[in-house]
Amino acid sequence: MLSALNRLEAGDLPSDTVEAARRLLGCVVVRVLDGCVMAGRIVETEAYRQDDPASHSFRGPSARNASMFGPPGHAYVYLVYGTHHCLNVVTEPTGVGAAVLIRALEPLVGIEAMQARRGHPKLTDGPGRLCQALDIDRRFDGENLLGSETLYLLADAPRPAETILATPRIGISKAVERPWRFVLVDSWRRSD
DNA sequence: CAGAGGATCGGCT
DNA sequence: GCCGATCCTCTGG
Repeated sequence: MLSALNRLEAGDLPSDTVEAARRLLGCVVVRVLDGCVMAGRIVETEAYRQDDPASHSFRGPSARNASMFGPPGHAYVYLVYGTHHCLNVVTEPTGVGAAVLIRALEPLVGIEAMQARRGHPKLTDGPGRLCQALDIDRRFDGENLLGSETLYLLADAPRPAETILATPRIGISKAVERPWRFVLVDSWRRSD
């Protein structure tokens, strides 16, 4: 199932973060844990640019968000609400703080392993849930998703614009109106 | 150094 | 729908 797909390469990722958020839809997140493979297709993303009051990078670099200013294709992983981790793919050149939040996956491989980690029917539908399902936490902050053996991305064909729904982002209190959340309509199952 | 507030989730009313 | 959990980071004094 995954054998037809190649690794995502730096050239696949548009330099503009909003375009990158669209491009990542349909691509696959792979997690190798103790020789067990888990994978899911990206069906929901959000763009966070540096000139964006809702972005962690808006006020410049800090200890927490440093990896947002690192090379594109690396991971930015942070803890929210003291309980949940969120996975981002860093975009834009080194020195610019921007990233794409991965909000939901369609489970493809290793579903039983995900179920065992989650203990709840919803496996990868939500940024915190998918991180728990795939065992992703701050250890992966700064990880090179284009070269890692334990957490990496596979490219799939860019999705046509008519298959992508753009909506306001979820759970933010600033720049609420920007339609920078992107969902593959085929997998639109969250009602918001 | 204290305090507030999250890019969420799950259980309960 | 609402609310509590839970802890790290940033802010202001």
